[in-house]
Amino acid sequence: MKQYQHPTVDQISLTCVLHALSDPVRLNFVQCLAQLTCEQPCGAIPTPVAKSTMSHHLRVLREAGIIQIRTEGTQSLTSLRSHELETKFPGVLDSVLKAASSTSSVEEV
Amino acid sequence: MKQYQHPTVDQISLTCVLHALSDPVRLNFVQCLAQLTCEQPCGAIPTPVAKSTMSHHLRVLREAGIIQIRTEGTQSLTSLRSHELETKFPGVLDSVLKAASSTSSVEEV
DNA sequence: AATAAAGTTCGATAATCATAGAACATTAAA
DNA sequence: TTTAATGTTCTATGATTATCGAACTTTATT
Repeated sequence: MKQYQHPTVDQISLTCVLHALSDPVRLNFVQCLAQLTCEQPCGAIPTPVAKSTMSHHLRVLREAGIIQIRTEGTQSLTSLRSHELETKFPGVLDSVLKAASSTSSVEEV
Repeated sequence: MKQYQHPTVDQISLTCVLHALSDPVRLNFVQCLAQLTCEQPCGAIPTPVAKSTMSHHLRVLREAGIIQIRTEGTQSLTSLRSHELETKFPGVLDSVLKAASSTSSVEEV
């Protein structure tokens, strides 16, 4: 469907990552993604916002280096760049996800 | 000089914490604070912005529950709420600070 | 070939935010 | 009692951002 640009590990910036994770809709999406542990079409994760808004959020997450998106048919499959993030910023994504689980249920955004 | 309102541990929100840390000026300030390990007057930490802007940033950090501010004479002494944050969101502040140190020098904001 | 499915992009809008200067408040020092 | 030091608050401004609907693109299905 489309070619996506992803930052290399070198290009990933901490403040961009933190900013991307600081939005409730995006954090919730990332949380869902982490629990599903395999590539997911964007549509598989329920979100409280319009399709175009979600497209924007996914772009922010992708450009921050948090998610990987690839296209397959009409779907775009999304996955977490957990390993790369762990290499670049050890413990950050992990602790944030644990913190997110501890405070909020995934369903309510 | 002034009475400050600080959120209780219960009131601290993950997205607010992440948002507060996602600004380079604020992250840098927090980084300095973490290295100094004792209460610091705001003026002791060099910042690239105007006094009123810094006051705004400190307010954001305080309202997010990241720093504690108390007044002594004309100075307001600032400290990290490391222990409380560690209790509420284990590993988050720590990993973010390590990540910050790994990518940027404290001096350049 | 026509239609459906899944997203993206564009344009618009309302909200939030980082910034700075000016005026102010409080405390300490001369 | 001035004056200096340290911050805060107010007001304004420009930038960024979250949101949505409409139009569009690409691929798959009928």
